[in-house]
Formats: sequence, structure tokens, C-alpha cells
Amino acid sequence: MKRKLVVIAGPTASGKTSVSVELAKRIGGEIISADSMQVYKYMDIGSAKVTEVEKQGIIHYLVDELDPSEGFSVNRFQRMAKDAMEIIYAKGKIPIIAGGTGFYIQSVTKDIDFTRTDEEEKTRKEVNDYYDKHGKEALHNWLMEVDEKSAKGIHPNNVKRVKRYIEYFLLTGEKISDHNQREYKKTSPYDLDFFVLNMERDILYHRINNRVDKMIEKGLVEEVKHLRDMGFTKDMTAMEGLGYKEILDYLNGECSLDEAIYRIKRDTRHFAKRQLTWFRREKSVKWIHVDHFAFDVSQICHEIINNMA
RNA sequence: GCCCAGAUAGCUCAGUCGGUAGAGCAGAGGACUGAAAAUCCUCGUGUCGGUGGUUCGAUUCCGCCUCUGGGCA
Repeated sequence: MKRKLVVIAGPTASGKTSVSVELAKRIGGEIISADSMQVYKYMDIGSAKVTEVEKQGIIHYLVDELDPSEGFSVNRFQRMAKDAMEIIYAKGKIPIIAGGTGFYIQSVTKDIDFTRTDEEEKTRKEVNDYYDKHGKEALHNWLMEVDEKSAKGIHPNNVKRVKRYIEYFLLTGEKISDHNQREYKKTSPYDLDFFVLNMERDILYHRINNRVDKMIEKGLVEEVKHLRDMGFTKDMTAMEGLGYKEILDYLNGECSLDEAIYRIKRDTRHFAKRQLTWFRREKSVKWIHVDHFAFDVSQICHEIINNMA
């Protein structure tokens, strides 16, 4: 018998936090955050992290767990999430994954296999060096030699991805296209209820813009200044977060505050769009149009519970 | 009131030595399987301000009008 797993996903600023907390209260759940930024300590305002008050006593996992200097990845998320789920199941409660990072969520719902090896750094360096020396076309040709199918499915400009595909082959001796094909066929090992919160696009964009203004009012600049003073730099994953890299540019005198704010808003809108593209592709998701419920958390939860298997 | 410069895609602007026009940004769609708040791909017809004239033909040249900058009074 499969164990129950609930997912509350959606683009940024769609109200996942309050809905997931209310739902947890109603169904006896605990929350696992699927958010690549809220895992980091000291990054509260810019990541719109759940506050203690908002948690309403519901236990949250994967929030405030890492130092901003640490790297984070799907692989690591998956391990931490699965550990948290075991703890929750042991209590006889239901895990609720709440967040907007589609890839992270999928790593758990599909239980994607991430093979690990010891040669990572060496291989990554080898691929990086090759790219630095010969450029992206040559890099893509290399992939064409070892894994033609993947190479054909990816644009040479997508260097980051091409690098990884080559890396995967070098590390495992298997084509990532074969691996993907195998993973695609998987069905969820859980009794899954996957909800995506959504609303009219222009309303979403208004909410995003307003939220960014509020972040500035709450002291985003101070928060980033603090992080910078603690020694965290732009090359760290954490500092690549929306709102952080732009304010960092402002603090370094590379742009005005207005320019930074404009970019945060714009890039967050773009991000929300990409999130929606991801979720649209996921099968078996149930869309909840929160604007149809006037954003009323109680009504939204009622709708969610009615739509649970 | 006079002089000068503008008026072209939602925005900023390019361009057409006269044959109905194109970039960036915004916006839309998509990809994604160990950086994912990352990375990458695709999508551009709009009375070329209005109105008369010259012309086979005007957004492009000329006149007038309207509006917006700037300057002189």
C-alpha cells in the first residue's frame, strides 16, 4: 500500500505558504519546503520565508537548514526531503511538500535516481577546461559523439546543460538520454495528491510587483548588506537568488536601487512563468484557481480536500 | 508669438537615396532528470500623428494643422 503524499506547488506569490499551513492543520500534516532559497539561514526577506507566526505551530522541514556558503542541489534536496518524510510517517502524519521548485518536487514524487560517484570534481574540471579551451560548439560536438540523442535535443548555447550531459556519461558510462527515458516511465511510489495554485496572469504579476516593493520596505537591502558583510559572495548558489544578486549589484555600485528593483520584479515575473511551464507539463496535477475563491485560505483548503483521492 | 527638433510595435528608438518597415526591452509559448530563484530555445502588421499636394505610387518629398521637448522673446 502506497503512502500518502500531498504537494502544494505553484508560482511564486501564489499563496502556497498560508494554504499549506492551513491544510496541514486540517489533515494532520507537516510541511517540507521545496524551495531552493528558504533552506538558507539569514535569507528571510528576499526568499519570503515562512515566519514563526505564519507557521502556526506546524513543523516545517528544510527551512533555515543550510549556511549560505553551502551548495544545494536536487540531489541534496531529495535526500533531505526523504529523511523528513520518514520522520513524518513515523509520527503517523502526512507529509505536505510545499514549494515552487518543480524539479525538486519531481525528484521526490517520481523518486528520480541520482547516482553518485567519487570522481565528480575531476570530471567537472575536465569538462570545464575543455569548454574554456574550445568553446560551446566543440563542447556540443563532444556530446554528439558520446550521446547523439541528447545532443540533438539540446541547443549548443545551453552550455550548462551540455556540460552536465557529458559529465553524466563520463561518470556513469551511460547516456543520460537512456537514463531519462527510464526515469520518465516511473510512476509515483506514493499515493500522490499534487495541487498547483494558480490565478489570472495579470493578477499574479501585480502580486509579484507588490511583494517586491514590500520586501524593500521590510529591509531587503539591509538583509543583503548583512549577508555581504558576513562574507557571502555572488558565486555562491544562495547569492544567485532573485532579489539577492540584484541588490548585491546595487550595493557594489553597479546599478541604481530603482534599476535593481525593476530587475527583481521583471525577473521574478519571468521566473513565475517558467514555473508554470514546468507544472503544466506535469501530469496528474490538479489546478486550483485561487482567485476564484477570492484568495480565501479556508475555501481553498476546502476545495483541495474535496479534490483529494 | 517666433525659431529648432521630434511624432514609426505596449515602451525606447532605428530605417526606408519614394515601391506599405525592424532591433532592444516588455509580453507570449516551450525545454529542463546532480547549479533549477539556474540555464537555454522559439514568436514582431504596426491607420509609420492628422490632412491636403507632387507622383504610376508617399510612412519617406512639400504645405498646413495638432501634440511633445528645447531655445528666443
